[in-house]
Amino acid sequence: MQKRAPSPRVTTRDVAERAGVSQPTVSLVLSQNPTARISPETRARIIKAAEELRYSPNLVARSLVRSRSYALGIIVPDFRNPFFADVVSSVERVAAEEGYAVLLCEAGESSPAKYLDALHARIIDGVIIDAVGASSVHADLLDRTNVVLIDQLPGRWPGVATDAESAGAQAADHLIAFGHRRIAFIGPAIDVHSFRMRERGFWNALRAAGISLPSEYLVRANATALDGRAAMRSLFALDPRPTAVFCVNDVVAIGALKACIAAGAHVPGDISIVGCDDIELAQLVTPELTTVKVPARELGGRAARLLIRTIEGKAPGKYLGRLLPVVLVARGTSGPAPGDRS
Amino acid sequence: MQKRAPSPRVTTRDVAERAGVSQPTVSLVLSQNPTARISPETRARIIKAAEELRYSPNLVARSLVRSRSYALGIIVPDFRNPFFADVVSSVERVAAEEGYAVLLCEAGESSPAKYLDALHARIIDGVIIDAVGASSVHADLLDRTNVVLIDQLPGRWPGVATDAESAGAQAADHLIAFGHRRIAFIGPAIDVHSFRMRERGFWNALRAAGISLPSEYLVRANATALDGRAAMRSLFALDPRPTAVFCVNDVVAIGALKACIAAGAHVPGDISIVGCDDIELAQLVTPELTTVKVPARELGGRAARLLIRTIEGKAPGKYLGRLLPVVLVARGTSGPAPGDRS
DNA sequence: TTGTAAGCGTTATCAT
DNA sequence: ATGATAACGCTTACAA
Repeated sequence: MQKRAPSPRVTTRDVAERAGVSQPTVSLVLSQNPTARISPETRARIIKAAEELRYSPNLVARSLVRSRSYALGIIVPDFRNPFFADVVSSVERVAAEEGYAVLLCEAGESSPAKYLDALHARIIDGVIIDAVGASSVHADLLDRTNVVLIDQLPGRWPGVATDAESAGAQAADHLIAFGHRRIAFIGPAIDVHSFRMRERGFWNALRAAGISLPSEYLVRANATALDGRAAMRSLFALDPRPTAVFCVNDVVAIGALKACIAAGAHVPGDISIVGCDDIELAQLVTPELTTVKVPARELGGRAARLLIRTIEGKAPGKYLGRLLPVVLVARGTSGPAPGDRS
Repeated sequence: MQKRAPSPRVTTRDVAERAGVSQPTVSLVLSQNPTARISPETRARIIKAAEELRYSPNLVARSLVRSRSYALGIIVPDFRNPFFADVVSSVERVAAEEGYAVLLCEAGESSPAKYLDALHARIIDGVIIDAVGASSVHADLLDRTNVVLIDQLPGRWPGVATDAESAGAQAADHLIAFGHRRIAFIGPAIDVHSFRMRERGFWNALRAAGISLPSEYLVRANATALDGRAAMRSLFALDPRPTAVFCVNDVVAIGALKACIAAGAHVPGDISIVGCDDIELAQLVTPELTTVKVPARELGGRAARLLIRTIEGKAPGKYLGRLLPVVLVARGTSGPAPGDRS
């Protein structure tokens, strides 16, 4: 009783018929089940029949019976940001190697709850969540699936993260060492943990050096190049102007750099700029961007491997990796403070 | 007879029990089946029960019975190229709005056949393929699923594409109008249709202007910034040097620009550079990149909508949209040829 | 209007 | 070593 035209799809039943065995036997052979004790002859016959018919297993049917989809979800705020593109790319690579598909979710500024529901409905095996507002995710949504968080507040879920606080501190120390005393920060207001930590590390290092700053030196801007540019413009209106700026990531820093050049300010002569991430682009702008190198691909790769190990029961679910180290890379956008002799 | 611990997953059966109806009735109500003629009271009772139990449908089971996964595949060569990230982003957006998931496949230089098989096994509803080597895809792999090609040779599969030949021609005309006569091209050797067409349009326009060039002015390089930089360095070794370069895309152009600046060459005073795509970055380098604007997001959005319409039987399967127009945006990296008075 | 029954293509638990 | 048989959770005739 089929209402559709007979699908050209070959099933285990077709293979069984051709090989002259029962359907479950075909499954036993073709699903690589190690428990299978099948005589070499029948096994060969089945494999031959499968190849002749160009059999391809229906993963949906397998998923239904196994309650696993062999698929991973990855939720990021914005894949046009090269950093997230790197993370996603490495997740996809690891996943593909291990036989998992990757479902892409671009959550934007909004809550990922909608995506989590959709993934749950697809019996997703696990989800990687990178840099979404932590407060917006409800615990019960996360508890019903395997989750690995990237650059989030360490808590009850396993995660991988970079030493974001150190990133901010290194940026501050670098600028302080160049004699800067009027240092601004450009970063978003949203509650993304790694951004928060970069900011905190930065302020703490300044405070430790006895530097306190007017509140106008803290500029809130979305983590995009366009907003970075606008933020830098607003800093130019200040008196006294900062002599250096730390930007929450490279995209913002490149926007800020552009604003400086457009305004005729000399970088790093008049103003120094430090970014964070070390995206490929950092070395393609002129002058090349001084930034804190964050291992994006390793972050994604580790997250994917941790998640897959968790799914396959090979790792403690609550495992939390140590913070990945970050290191400042001094390039062309940072230099001595104007008038400083150090 | 369950071997696993009882899953906390709520099924239609649970809802049916709580609402005091049969399981199929629940399905009828909850799957929004328009054929359903259910009394308002039972309907309300079922919906209430579903909400109380926090029922979420199992899409895998639905997929099995419907032979549809409500998922799309997208195959791109390189997710880290901002152009493809844009395409993927817009595909994801449209797909999410229409209730489809997106499976990401980063094929690299290699053949997408492996990914096509994997997607087929997942009963994918359709696949979008952007700029993979057309020759490497076998017809029978594509014939068993819905396909929309982006920027590929028009043929038996529906697709959307930009007017790549015009892009090359506009770049050439722009440089010719500035008085350039020694014009180089940097582009990959691989068989990607839109790259080929950009190149062809470029050479044809030069020929039409009576300009012929030494073969060293054609430099083969992968479509990455790093390779663009290396390619430009090799052009510097030539005598006479070209006074202008057309790069197959912006990433290459930005690499080339970097090489010029590093070598102390003045852009556009000594050498003009024209890219193609108009990625966001084009306006963030200094000088800003002259390039041909290609509507990446529209390309992705159209492809996704065309594919979904095809899947849902609302469009002629062989529909081929007209070429999307492209337009050159003159910015800071192009100018009069050295010594030219035009 | 609603319940009954069949089946989607697998995997897994039994027998034999 | 292999074949019946029963799920997995849902959709969809068809019967009542």
